[in-house]
Amino acid sequence: MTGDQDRSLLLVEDDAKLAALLERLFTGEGYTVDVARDGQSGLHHALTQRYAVMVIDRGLPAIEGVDLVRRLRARGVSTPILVLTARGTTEDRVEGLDAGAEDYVVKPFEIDELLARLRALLRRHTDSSTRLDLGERYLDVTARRVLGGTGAPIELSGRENELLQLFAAHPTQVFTRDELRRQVFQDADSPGAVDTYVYYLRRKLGRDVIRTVHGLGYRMGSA
Amino acid sequence: MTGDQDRSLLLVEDDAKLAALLERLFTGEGYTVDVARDGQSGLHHALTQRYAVMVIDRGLPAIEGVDLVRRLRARGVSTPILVLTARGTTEDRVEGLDAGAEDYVVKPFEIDELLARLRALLRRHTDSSTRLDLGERYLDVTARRVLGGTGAPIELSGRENELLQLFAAHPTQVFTRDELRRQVFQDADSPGAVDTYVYYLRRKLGRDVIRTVHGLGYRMGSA
DNA sequence: CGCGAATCTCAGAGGAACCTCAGAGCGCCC
DNA sequence: GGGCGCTCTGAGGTTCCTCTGAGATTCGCG
Repeated sequence: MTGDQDRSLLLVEDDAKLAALLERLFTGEGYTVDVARDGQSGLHHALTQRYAVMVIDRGLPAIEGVDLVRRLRARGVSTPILVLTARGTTEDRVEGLDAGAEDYVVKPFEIDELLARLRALLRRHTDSSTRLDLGERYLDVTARRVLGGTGAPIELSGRENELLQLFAAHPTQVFTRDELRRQVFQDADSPGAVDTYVYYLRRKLGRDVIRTVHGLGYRMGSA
Repeated sequence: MTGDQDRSLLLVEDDAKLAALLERLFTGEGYTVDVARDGQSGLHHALTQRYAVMVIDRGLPAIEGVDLVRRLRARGVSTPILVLTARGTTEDRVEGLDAGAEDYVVKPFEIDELLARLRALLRRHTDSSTRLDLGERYLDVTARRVLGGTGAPIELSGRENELLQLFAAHPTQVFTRDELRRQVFQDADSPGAVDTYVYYLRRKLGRDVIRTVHGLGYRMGSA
């Protein structure tokens, strides 16, 4: 039902030997791997490509690993990040997590654990994958269109895409108009816009994609 | 979102000393803490209350920690879970993560790291829902619907939801019409409304959800 | 069993919430 | 600079929720 999951991975690692080892390891597990050799290049990749998950080494030339995480988060990149480090002190871990990394693995690490943590990251972070489940169909977030099912692909506008993305990423949650306005419509006062875009999505995708919870707001149609 | 973030926390820990220590620690950080002493009680709390995050010890009597995680996930509970363990082997970690836990901390742990991991969990997991036990099914208060059992989800209106919420939160108590009117129906004089909404709930959920205590009022059907 | 009181059932009025959609304003691309 | 698509507004029509009230049914007690 969910189409295949996106398995693209960005590895930022300066040590050539370790990079090669990890790349082979990840590829063997079915990931599509891009390797960056320093923070600068990692930043560039992360900002221009879309990845399901990133693995970043702390000890990088040019830009330090934790600093890279912070910069990415500051730019709005929400892709889950796993940080590798040789240092295992508590302050290091705290710093990494508070910078916005999702998880932390200390070198030398067990390969199985690293892979398990990656699986865990991917499983709970569907919202940054490029494909979101819509039941019969799915939303391709980067291409801004809805595919699958029987009919032809359906193109979405920017707003429509953002709105549907939010719903699809949280299929059981009820969103109030206020929440939607703040998350999707940056302008604080556009009272009717939410309703209008729900209407647009329904017109394009069918009445049931989004359900009204009278007096509260909206939520995803499936589930 | 509406105001402050939810900071409710469920701690499942059998060691009394450690439980007390952690409770004080979490409370000091601004969390509202419920403590369960074994897996059974933890399961019950987790299914009937809403928490922003859960901290579960692996070595529990009755139900093992990882097993508890698995059961919760199987029942659709998506609250983020952090597992504590004395064992630090790789297989243990892999097992915990694959069971559906979000994170893993090995005892003895640094307090700062534990708190940082909790912050990280909370930051990336904003949505969870309030659940009340109805026996076979449960009421999702925030989504205003009844789920579980065999059939399809049943949507409730605002009033229906409020009324059922009151009953479900106090399964043994008998409510008079007056009490119900005061708690659920803002207008002090809407004499027949209570009866009507009891009727609506029965029509949607089955005759037995709410029982009549002739001459007194109503109470929950189960228990 | 019979009667009054309590409860159940349900159609419908009133009002709030919501849906629909034409069109104005804006930016972008040719 | 003109056309096109996207975004948001606002007004009118529609749906849904809430509560009322009246007739049917059940309960409890003598």
